[in-house]
Amino acid sequence: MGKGNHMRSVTIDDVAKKAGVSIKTVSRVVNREPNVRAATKEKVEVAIKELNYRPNQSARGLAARRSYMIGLLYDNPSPNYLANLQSGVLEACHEKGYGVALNPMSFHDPDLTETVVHWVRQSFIDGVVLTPPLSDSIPLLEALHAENIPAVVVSSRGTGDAPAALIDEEEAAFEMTRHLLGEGHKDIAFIKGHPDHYASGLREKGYRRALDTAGFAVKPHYIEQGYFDFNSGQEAASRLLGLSDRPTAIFASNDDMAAAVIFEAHSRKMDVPGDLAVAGFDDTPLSRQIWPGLTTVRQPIRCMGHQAADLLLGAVGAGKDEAAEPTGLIQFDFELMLRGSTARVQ
Amino acid sequence: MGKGNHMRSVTIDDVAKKAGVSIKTVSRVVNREPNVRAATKEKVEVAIKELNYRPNQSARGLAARRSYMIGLLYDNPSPNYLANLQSGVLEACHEKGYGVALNPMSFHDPDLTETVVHWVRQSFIDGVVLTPPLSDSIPLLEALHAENIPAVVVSSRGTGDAPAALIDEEEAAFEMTRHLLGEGHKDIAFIKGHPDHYASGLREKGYRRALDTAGFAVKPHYIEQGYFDFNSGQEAASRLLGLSDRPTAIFASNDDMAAAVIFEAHSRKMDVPGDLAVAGFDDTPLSRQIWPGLTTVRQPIRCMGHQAADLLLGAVGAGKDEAAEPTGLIQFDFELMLRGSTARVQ
DNA sequence: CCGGTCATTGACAGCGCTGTCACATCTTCT
DNA sequence: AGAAGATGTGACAGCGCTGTCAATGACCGG
Repeated sequence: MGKGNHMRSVTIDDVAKKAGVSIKTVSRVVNREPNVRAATKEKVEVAIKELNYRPNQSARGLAARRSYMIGLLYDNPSPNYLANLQSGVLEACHEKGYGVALNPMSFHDPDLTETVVHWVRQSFIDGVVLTPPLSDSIPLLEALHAENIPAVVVSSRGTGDAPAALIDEEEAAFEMTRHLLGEGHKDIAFIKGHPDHYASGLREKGYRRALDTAGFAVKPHYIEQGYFDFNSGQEAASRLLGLSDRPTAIFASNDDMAAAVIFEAHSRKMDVPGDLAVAGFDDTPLSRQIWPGLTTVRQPIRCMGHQAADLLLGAVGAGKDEAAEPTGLIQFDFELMLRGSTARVQ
Repeated sequence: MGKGNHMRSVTIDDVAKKAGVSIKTVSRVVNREPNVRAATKEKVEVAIKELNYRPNQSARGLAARRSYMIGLLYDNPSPNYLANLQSGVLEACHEKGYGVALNPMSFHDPDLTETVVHWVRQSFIDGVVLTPPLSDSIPLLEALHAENIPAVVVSSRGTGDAPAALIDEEEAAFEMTRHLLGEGHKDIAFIKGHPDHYASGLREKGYRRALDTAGFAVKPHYIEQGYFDFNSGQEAASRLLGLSDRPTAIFASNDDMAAAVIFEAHSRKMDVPGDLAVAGFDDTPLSRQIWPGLTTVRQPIRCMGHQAADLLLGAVGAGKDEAAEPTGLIQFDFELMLRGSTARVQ
């Protein structure tokens, strides 16, 4: 077993014969190369359709010395985040006939850079999409750049080293904080995100700026470290809610931690939002599945994944012309999703 | 850009030269073929290590007419479920140097079968892992079998057509229902899973059998249809909680729907578990992130994914000997995770 | 109407690897 | 000791496609 497949599938030769041209011309049409007369192109396309021809990726890869695959590198962000992003990337790649190779890895791998570069070289991956926190590693980005490996990053900072699909994290956090202030909260605590993630700093900055702008002092003991996971969120919440001057609102740097805050509040028999307002970040499905619904910042993760992949494919597929240097940053709009967890209590 | 990569990477010839053997022998070692003297093998392995040689997948694929990739087919199960499964599959494949091609598709695609077969043939995918509900499509399984495409299924029924990694769904549902009964509940409602999923029927069967065994009649109006998603769960819950003889416990066929039940109960100002006990199925992260913690059935999804991939790789990799016909079913143990949502109220 | 230019097409040589098959080298048995 | 396997190894022909480069045809100005 495992062999089977004796039926010789249609090859470029079959198409060439049927269309009455050389295989090279078929190749040109398939690869959208210029300099093919419209009539010829037409003939070839018809033959392709009739034969239901699809080029053999292995052969293409071997001859062209590329894999027609891009890599998606990640270090276990939340499953929800990843799933969304992944589906966006898949979609974009699917449209252009590219494949996606997943590669989970550890941000703290001491020779992360070497691992990645080696992997890319070996598998002839044509380019990589980096997600936080990998996308925040300057050494990694520089290495990829130096090695001439196309890369795009999602979220994270926009360094010049790679094009990026992102939202204005700071502004989003600013707006969310401002919303909380607008609801009458004066004592707003903040749970920071994982320090490995560049975005964490931006979100904190937005929070601080909003308080500043409103003329409130930022109380240091209202700022707790979190790590983007449920447990760290719960621990941070536990400390904050144990305070004698307990805050009336907590803004957590992502939804998982915000859910943990609600969990912790409930286990202390507190009412949300009555005794405590809670806000999160990301708008993962989780935010709609807990009670009360979680107020959060929506970022169009799926679109960002799609766009990032498109950027990469542009850089890679346009291939021939060095012209196709990826175009800088693409900034997406965020949106405040107001749900029960911050509702004003009548 | 996108070309770069001028550095000729090490090829099988380099290794052959260095080890002083023919490339064919290197090929034999790399592919673990028999009939290579230990000493020769040793020499080759040393050379491989020193040169840090990794075979070019495209060339391998082209020559051997296979892709060294397996496909993971799915139709949007919950992100959590999928993410776990995926990481198990990835892990197994990574260990054996295989790649994974993801392929989301629609169960209701009228020519699902043809789509899949064509995809496999074109991309030279060596075999496929099917997840529910795709794994429940008899026509699909038969077609794959007929086409001689190795396949394994996860969860779902164990037909003879493909080996499977699964748990005893019925028994699990039986146990959970029995637990609820043991807690003193007599009025236990049930929210069915998506009818496309074979497992849905099994879970319902377990629920019914437990009631039977305990000598309780199954009340038809206590059984609601759900579709494994949050919304359908909420609608079902809404109907059940609107009943004049409202149940004291609801067993939902998966965690998403169970979370929806809790959500709905809360929005009706009911207490969980005081006024209503709730149980789910799957033990996704969600079950720990909502308040109160959700009592649910844990199935080792990640392990199942790993195992399924191993089965498949066995069927594929052993390749040469027809001997390696995949070995039937592998049944995993489930576990009842008792959390707050069904806690006995003192 | 001719040489020069450019758009269009095809012939051909691999890309790096595996399958086939022939050959070389051991075992084992009579 | 010699024949009949069993075992180990290499030469070689592609796998299906793309890059290179040369050949062809189309079109321009003078």
